[in-house]
Amino acid sequence: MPARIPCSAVKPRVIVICGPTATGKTAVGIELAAALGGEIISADSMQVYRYLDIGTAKPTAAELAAAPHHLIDIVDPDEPFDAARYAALAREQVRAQHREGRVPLVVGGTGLYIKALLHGLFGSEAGDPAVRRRLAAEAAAAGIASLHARLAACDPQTAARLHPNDTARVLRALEVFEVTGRPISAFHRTHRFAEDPFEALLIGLDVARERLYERIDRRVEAMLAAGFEEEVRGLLERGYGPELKPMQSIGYSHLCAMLAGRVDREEAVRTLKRDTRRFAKRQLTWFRATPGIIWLPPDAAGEIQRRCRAFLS
RNA sequence: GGCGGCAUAGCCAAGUGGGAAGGCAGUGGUCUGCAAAACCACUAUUCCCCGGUUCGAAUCCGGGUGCCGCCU
Repeated sequence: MPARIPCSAVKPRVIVICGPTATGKTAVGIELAAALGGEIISADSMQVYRYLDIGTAKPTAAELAAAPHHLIDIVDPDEPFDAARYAALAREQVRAQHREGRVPLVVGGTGLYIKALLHGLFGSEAGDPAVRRRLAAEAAAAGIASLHARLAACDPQTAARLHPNDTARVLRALEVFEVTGRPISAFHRTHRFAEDPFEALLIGLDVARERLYERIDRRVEAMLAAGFEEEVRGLLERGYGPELKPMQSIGYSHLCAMLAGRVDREEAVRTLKRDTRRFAKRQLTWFRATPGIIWLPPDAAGEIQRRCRAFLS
């Protein structure tokens, strides 16, 4: 007689649909949600913001109606949001769906968010916006080199690992040290992304580079035709300025520059397309390095469903 | 047909006798609380072709080919 595994010991199963931008993740997710009886948990660092719709390629009203979506439109553009908060919310959502017998479908292209959801981040209290602001001001005044030197004194291991120009990470490492009194390398050593609360099937949508770039160019044109510029103007009029994080993202920053008269339309569109292509390339680099991803073409609906069903049974 | 100019990476382009600048585009990578962010690295065994001069030629000379302009 095989021993029965108690329900509480079974890890919730999660299906993740990832890959670079413009590969058709949204459509695949909706299809799967219908086929498998699941709900979509977005893994997109920009679609969490309200009012940023066209430029983030947020699912349309029709798409949102076709399947339940979570973690879209959950914060205002001027609210802070980060990977830790995402992971907490997304885990909650996965567990809720698991309890109710639905299939959690994580769909999105933000690699760090997916990693944080699946494997956690170290120390939930290791951060302080005030310290962060002060360090950023110091870096702006004294130069990042001096802060890198300071890091070398308190955390030589991390200083050696980080390039002196990598302002964001040098600041973060110093912030952690100031707030906790421990070097970030010590946290990394004990954490190591060892959390593993879910059983995950990772499917990456694979589109040939050349075709992907064509799709990106076409999608940018479509966004502009759909009123992207109006959307950005509206955000600015509402008081959401170009200094906000989401307004510095791809597309929003380009159109802000154009509306401010710093670049002409042609240049804005050219760099917007280019920077989207570069973004897709970086996503590809991230996901290529993620172990366990099964790469399938987005139009292989049958094969994708087969894999999911096999995973769930 | 004649005269002149130009041929250097996917594109633009500097270089006029001795290590092939730079920009754009592209490629690979890093990533533990801003990640659509931030950061790093790479990208012409060779300068249109053939021959010559020279210790040495992208650079000078001759011929060829192609493109552009002007003239008849």
